[in-house]
This record gives sequence, C-alpha cells and structure tokens, in this order.
Amino acid sequence: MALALNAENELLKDLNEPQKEAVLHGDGPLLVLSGAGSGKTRVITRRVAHLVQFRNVFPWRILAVTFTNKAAREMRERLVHLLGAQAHELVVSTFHSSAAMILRRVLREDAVAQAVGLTRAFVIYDDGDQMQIVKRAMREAKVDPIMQPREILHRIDQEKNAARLPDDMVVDVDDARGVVVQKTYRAYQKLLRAANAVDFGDLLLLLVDVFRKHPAVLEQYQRRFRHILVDEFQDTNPVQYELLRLLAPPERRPNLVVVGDDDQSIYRWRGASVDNILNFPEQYAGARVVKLEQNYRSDQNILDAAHAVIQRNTRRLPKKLWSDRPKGETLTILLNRDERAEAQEVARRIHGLQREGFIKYSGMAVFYRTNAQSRVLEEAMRLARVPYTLVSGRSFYDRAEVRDAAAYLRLMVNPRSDADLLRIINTPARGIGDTTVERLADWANQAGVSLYEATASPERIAGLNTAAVRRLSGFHALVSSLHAFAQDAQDSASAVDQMLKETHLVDSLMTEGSDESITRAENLREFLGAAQEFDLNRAAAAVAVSDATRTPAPVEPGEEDLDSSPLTEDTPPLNAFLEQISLVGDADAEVGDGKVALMTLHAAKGLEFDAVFLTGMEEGVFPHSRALRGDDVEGEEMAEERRLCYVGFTRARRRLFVSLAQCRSLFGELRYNPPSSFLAEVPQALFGIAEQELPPAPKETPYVKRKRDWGDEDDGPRVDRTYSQTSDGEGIGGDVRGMRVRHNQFGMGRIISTDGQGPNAKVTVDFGGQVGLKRVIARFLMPG
DNA sequence: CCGAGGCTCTTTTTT
DNA sequence: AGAGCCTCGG
Repeated sequence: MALALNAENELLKDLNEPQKEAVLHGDGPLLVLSGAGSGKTRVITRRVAHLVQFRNVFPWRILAVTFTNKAAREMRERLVHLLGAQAHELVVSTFHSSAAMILRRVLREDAVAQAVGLTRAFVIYDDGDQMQIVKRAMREAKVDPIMQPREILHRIDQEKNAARLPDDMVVDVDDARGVVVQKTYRAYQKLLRAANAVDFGDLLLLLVDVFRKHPAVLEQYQRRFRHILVDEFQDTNPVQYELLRLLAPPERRPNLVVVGDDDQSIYRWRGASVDNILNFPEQYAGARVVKLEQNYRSDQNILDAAHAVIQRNTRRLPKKLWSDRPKGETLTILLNRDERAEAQEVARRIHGLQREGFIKYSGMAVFYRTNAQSRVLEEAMRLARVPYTLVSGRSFYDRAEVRDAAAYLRLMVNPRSDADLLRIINTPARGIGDTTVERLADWANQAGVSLYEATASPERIAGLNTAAVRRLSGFHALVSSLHAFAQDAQDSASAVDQMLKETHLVDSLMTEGSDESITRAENLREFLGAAQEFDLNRAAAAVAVSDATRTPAPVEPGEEDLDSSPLTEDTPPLNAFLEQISLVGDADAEVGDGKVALMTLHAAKGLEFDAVFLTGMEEGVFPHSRALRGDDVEGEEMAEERRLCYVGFTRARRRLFVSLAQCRSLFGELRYNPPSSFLAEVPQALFGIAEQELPPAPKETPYVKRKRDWGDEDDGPRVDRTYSQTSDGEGIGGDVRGMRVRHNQFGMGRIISTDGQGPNAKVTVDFGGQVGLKRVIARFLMPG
C-alpha cells in the first residue's frame, strides 16, 4: 500500500493544485479550461493513468478523443510511457478515427447495416472524390445550375457538421439555393451509399444516426465507455457534441471530461462552435469547472504580446494566464521588401540562432497563414541549407500516382466504389476513353447497378464497338481478380504488391522513362513500403493487446456480456491501411528530428517551440482578406483570426519573430499590403523599440497592381529579383545592423535591417522623431 | 481515342 | 503562378 501511495505521489508530484484537482476529480462531468501552455495534455494523460492504476478502471473502458492525429499520437506515446503495454488497450484517437472504427463495428448487425446502407468494407472518400460525387448528384437531381459544385459541397459539409441529414434540413420554399443544396445533398447521399462509401462528415453523422435509431446498440457503448475525455473541446462541432451527448447523456452525470480553451478555437469555418464549451456547464448541470491559468511555456514578453492581441476579442470566458517565468528576450520584427527577402531573412535568422547554440533546429518553427506561402519559404531553406520538414500532413498521399494506387486499393475491397473506378479505369491507359465511359455510365444508371457491375457484360451496352467491349471485359477481369485477392489478404502489403503487379502501374511508368515518371514509380514503391510498415505496426499493436496481456474482462454482475475487444478488430487489414491514409495522412512528417518545422498556423496548434517565426504579418494575409470583407458582420471571422494569432504567439517558448513583406505576389499580381493590424495591437515596448520605429498601422487600402497593366515597360512598381537570387542568405549586410547613418533628407538614423547588398541594397533605417522608419537605397546613405 | 496546348479561375485554415 | 477544364488536331 505504501508503495502504491508513493507511486500515486509520483504521478502527481509535478502538478500544481488545479492540475491535481482535475486529475483526481472523481465521478461526474468536468470542464477543464486550460490556457495556452498550461499543461493540459499532461492533465489528460495523468488522469487516464490515474484512473487505470489507482481507480481500477479497465483501460478499454476509457475513450480519449483528440482532434488531430499528431495530438492522438503524442498522447498515446505519453500513455505508453506511463502505463506500459496496458496503454494499447485504451482507445486514444481522433473523433473521425474512433467513429470509423465504431461504425464498422455496429455494421456487424444486419439490421444496422440495412438501415444505414453500408457494409463493413465501406471506403472513405476524400475531398476530390466528394467533388466528383457532388457533380454527379447535381446532374442526377437535375438542380438549377445556380451554384458552383464547390459551394454546394461546402453547404453539404456544413449540414453534416450540424448533424443534419437531408430530411432534417429546414429549407424555405422560396430559398432557391437552399432547395438546390437539399436536392443535391439527397442525391449525393444516395450515390455514396450506392458506392458503399462515406465522406468525413458521414463518419460522425451516420454513427449519430445509428445511435439514435438503435438504442440497444448505443447502450453497449454507453456501458463500455465509462470514462470519456475530450481534448481541444473548443473545436467540437455540433455532430461531435451530439455524439458525446449520446455516449454520455447529461442526465446521467457521466464521467465526461472536456478540456479546452475558448481563446484557441480556430475551426469555426469547419462548423466548430465555441458555444459548446461556453455552454458546457449548463448542458451538464453540476459539472465541475477547473481553470488552468499558469503558463509554463512562454517568457513573459511573449505572453504579454499574446494577451494584448487576444484581449481585444469580446465574448471570452473569464480567465487570466500568468507565469512566473522571466521577461525574456524582446520580440523581433523583420521587415522585408518582398516574400523572397522575407524567407531569406528567416533562414538567416535561423542560422543565427543555431550558431548561438542555445536553440537547436528542432526547436524552431516557421508559421504561415496559408499553405501557398510555404513554397517560397521552402526554397529559401533549401538555398540556405537549413534542414526543414514541411508539416502538412498529407503531401505524399496527395500525389496523383499515389492516389491512383489508393483508388485501386479501395476498388479492391469495394468494387462498387464508382468514384474510384472512374479515376483509374484508364490508368494506366488501356484504351477506355470518355465515350466508352459515358456509355458505360449511362447503362449502369439505367440498370441501377454500379459501374463495376456494368463492366461484367459490356456486350449488352449499346453503341460500343468490339474493341471497347473487349477492353471493358479485360478491365472487369482485372478488378474482379484483385477483389478476390483482397478477400483473403491477411495484410495490406501483399494486397498492394499484388495490385501493383496486376495493374502494371509501376511498369507503365518505368517504360515511359522520363525523369518524372521514374520519380512517380519510386513513389509507388514507397507506397508499398508504407503498407509494409503499417502491417508491422499493426502486428506489434496486436501483440500488445493479445489475450496474454489483456486486462481481464469485467466480472461485475450484469456486465458479463460487455465487449472489451479492441475497436480496431472489425476493420479488415486493407481497410485499416486505407483508413490510415485518408484519416491519418503522412505519419512520416514528424516534428523534431533535427529539423526546422514549417507549417500553417492551424497545424501549429498544440505544439511548442523555443523559437517561432510568424511570417506574412500583413493585412490581407494575416488576418486573411476573407476576414476583412464586409460580409463578416459579427466580426466573428476577425475574432477567429485573432485567436489564430494568439495560438501562433503562444507556441513560442523563448523567441518570437514576426515578419512581414512590403509587397508580395499573389495570384500573379503584386500586392502592397500594410502591416497586420495585430502588430499594432502589441505594446511596442515588447519589441524593445521606441514607438515611432514601428511600421505604420494599416490605413490605406492595399495597393494592387495587375501585372498586365504594366507589361514590360519600366514604369510602375517593380520588384528587383536579382537581389534575392544572387544573395546567399549569408551576411546580407547583417553586420551593418545598428550602424549610425546620415541621409540628406531624413538626417541621422540607425540601420534596422537590410535587403540585398551593395550600393543598391534596400535599407530600413530608423530616423527617429517625426520621420520614423524609412526604407532607403544604400547609396543615399553616408556613414554617420 | 489520345495528347497538347490554350483557356479560365482560383485560394484559408483540415478531419 | 499554377491547376484544372476545354477544345482542337493527329
């Protein structure tokens, strides 16, 4: 017993009071309001460990849900560290992954499968597939072409996020667009079911639907999951919340622990509703509320800056983040001529920090608002030989050839998947062209069968010549053979291998012989490698939860029938691999590893770094122009941008660099954006510079000049790219920083930063007083 | 039936 | 600037 007590103290020893309170909280709902860097992941993992070790809760009765796979992976690792092999019996995954697993499970029951219209082999469609289906749905529902497919899809997604099936939509009769959405939505769902496919939204929505309609099924899971913990609760959308309410009904005072920070809610656009966290205490009457307000991560200057920005938002839950950390270094502004100069400057600073020796590459990160900004940054990192990883999650699986391979795999497990069939019916080219496909599709439509089924007897299809018939038969034989193989496949690698062989995907690329096609062939081999790795991991996990190590099933009366098996059990190996691809993405792109991390602000949530570079701090870039448009009446979009800024700032432990460019090319036009309004919100002392040195606050509208307006003439603004291209990121006048200089017109000043080198370098000089910051050409300056 | 080339339109963030 | 869509010529 003494030993156990010691162990318990061990588990609690480095926690502060509110953290302990959350970890030790007994039964009933709990809301943990946790500010940035206040140790919430630690609280969740310790609580789970505590439940298992000291409250004798079976690990398989605990469901811990996160939003991103990164977060889930990290949590699992920490739990393995705390609990050992038992941790593998916990269900730790994202909302979508756990919903997918449970959905496959409940489909075991015929009644459910019937009602939902899916089999256990269902496949998950991604964004591209969804677009295809929407277009087809629009045709079949014969809707007025008053809306773009993209927009309709967005509306459908929103409906799903709100937990509404087509029939649940409330549409006004004279709301023409609403009618279009509803009709398309209905046809869209029919097409998905016909293809034995679901989209991301369905994973949650259909499960909610099943639970609502089959109380007995729901009850099994209510009984099984005695403890549910949700991370990043501020980002739950209504379907997710509904799922939680079903599994943990408020009136039962369930053991539901939700952890979140309303200031870090950045997924409103995806249907997340901050109200979920704001109203939780009412929804779950009697819920305990614990606030984690001590920040352990960032130096005070950084926290002050973050606070200055976020406190401009109204409608926040009252809390005040504090820290006993030192003030630390001041924040640094990097003002640059254009985005290339910006990227180079960031690379240069990264080198600088690394050379100082206190911060390693792996402790640094570069953030940006939109993915499009990453390209220039990547280029600069390569040029400057800064090791970096692009944390985008899915780059590898987004490549065309890899998606082709995935489409074949999905077709293997589920030949009815029309979207996949259409994708690869002529890849590699096998002489089945548009006309043939159109006739095939028409016939399938008439007959009410899938495209694959239609290829079974192509001779029945009118208008096809003998060659086309022969080719379709050949294709059918291929898919049917692959399907048969997939039925018996014990692992995913053998299926991938077989698929690559039979389809000649690799061979055809190799015969093509171009550099590019060889790269693509290599990607496909890498895809096979990914499948092998996946199989190994799965096997290892299976061993960990094998009967030998399994925590015994319950012996409590009335619980003999409780299913304690791993949730993954019902997912066939190939589906599991596919699920990993679509739900988890590229697991290789891990943070750390001696490399600087490049990512969007959204991807940065939940991470922390010694040094953070927040690039593109310009009005229109960040905050994004969408949030600045007039249609944001509530200011909600702007509030979300501000929260995003808060998230970005609070990722930094020690150093925070904010950088901006005077002009930047966007969609082929040069844009002159004023500095981000967020910069003006930060007290200037935090930058360690006097008031007048700051870039001017945004007032004029961004100056935009279209390229074709100025053609090849030398008039109009131009960016001289030669500086960016010739300089190597080393010593672009770096040593003149702080130097005193004199200018004929502006007088005495101090150099803040430089772009380029030589007499034509652009130099930012602080002239003080009325003049303030000016950018001037180096040759107009005299040493002061 | 296939590929090349010109055209348009686009972009926020992701499970 | 780049991707995807469409049209045209082989």
